[in-house]
Amino acid sequence: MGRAPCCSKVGLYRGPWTTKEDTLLIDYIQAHGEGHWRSLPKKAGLLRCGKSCRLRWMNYLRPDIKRGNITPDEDDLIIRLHSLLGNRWSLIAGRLPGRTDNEIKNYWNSHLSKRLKNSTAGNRSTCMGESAGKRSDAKASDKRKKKEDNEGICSRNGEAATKTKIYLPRATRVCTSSVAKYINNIQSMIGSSSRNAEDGDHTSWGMSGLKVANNGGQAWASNDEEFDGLVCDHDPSCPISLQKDIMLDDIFEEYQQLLKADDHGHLDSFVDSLLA
DNA sequence: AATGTATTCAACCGCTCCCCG
DNA sequence: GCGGGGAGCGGTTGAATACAT
Repeated sequence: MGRAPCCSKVGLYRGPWTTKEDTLLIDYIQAHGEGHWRSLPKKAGLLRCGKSCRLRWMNYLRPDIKRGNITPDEDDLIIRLHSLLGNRWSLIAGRLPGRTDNEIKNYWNSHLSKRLKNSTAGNRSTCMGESAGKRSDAKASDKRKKKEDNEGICSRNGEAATKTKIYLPRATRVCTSSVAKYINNIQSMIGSSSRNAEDGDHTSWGMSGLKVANNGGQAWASNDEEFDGLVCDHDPSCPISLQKDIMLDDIFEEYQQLLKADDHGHLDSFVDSLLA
C-alpha cells in the first residue's frame, strides 16, 4: 500500500504503557470522547501513535471491559460463533459484552484452537492448522516437536504438512454494510442452489453463506479440516461456482445442525442483529 | 535452586475498507 | 470515478510469567 505506518515516526514511544500514559489517555477521552485517533496523541500530550492509543483504549482502558476468566458460557459461544464466522474476532467480540477482539483472539489461540485440535485429532490430522497458532509451533522446542511427531499429531511422516496448504483470509474489516452485502449475496446463492431449505426461513442462509462467501474469494474454512480437498480457490482452474455447488449442501446441513444445537438462541439473535 | 520450556497476553504491523474532497 | 487519509481488522511478535525437569 505504500503508506508508512504511523508508529514508525521518530520520537514516539513504543512498548508497554505506563500508568501516566494511561491516565493521560483516559482523561482525554473522558473529556473529549473517542475518535480522531490520529490527532489524539498530540492533543492528549502523549508520545504515542494514534493506532497505539486506540488499541490501548479499546483493549484495556475502556470502562466497560470485563476482566477475568472467560466463563464456560462465553467459551461455548466463542466456539459456536467461530464455527460460523471464522477468525472474525471483532464480530465475535461484538456478541460478548465486555470482551475485546484481542482477548478473544488470544483466548482462541491459546486455549480453544488447541482444545479443538485435540478433540479432532482422533478423526484426522489437523496439522494444517491456523496461521494464528503458528507461533507456538515455531517457538516449540525440539523436544515438543519430537513428541508431536511421535504422537502423529501434526506430521504423518511429514507428508501432510506439505501436501495441503490452507490459505487464510487476509484481515478485512467487517462493517455493517459489508455484512449486508454478504447477506444479499448469500441469500441469492442459497435461494438458487439449496431448494431443500424452507422458503422464508431466515436461518437458511447463515452458515452456508458465510462459508461460501469466504471461500468465494479466498480459500478459507474455519473448520479447515472439513473442507479438505475444496481448497482450490487459488487454482484458476477451479471456478468459484463449482465450489459453491460442491459445498452448499454440506455447509447448509452443517449449519442446520449447529442451529439445532443452539439451545440458547444466540445464533438466531445474532443473525437478526446483522440483518437489522 | 537452577535451567529450560511452554503459555499468556499486551502491543505492534501490515493490510483493507470506508469516507470525503 | 479517483486518490488520500483515517480507522479498523486479523496476524504476529516478544516479554513476562508459569510450569517442568
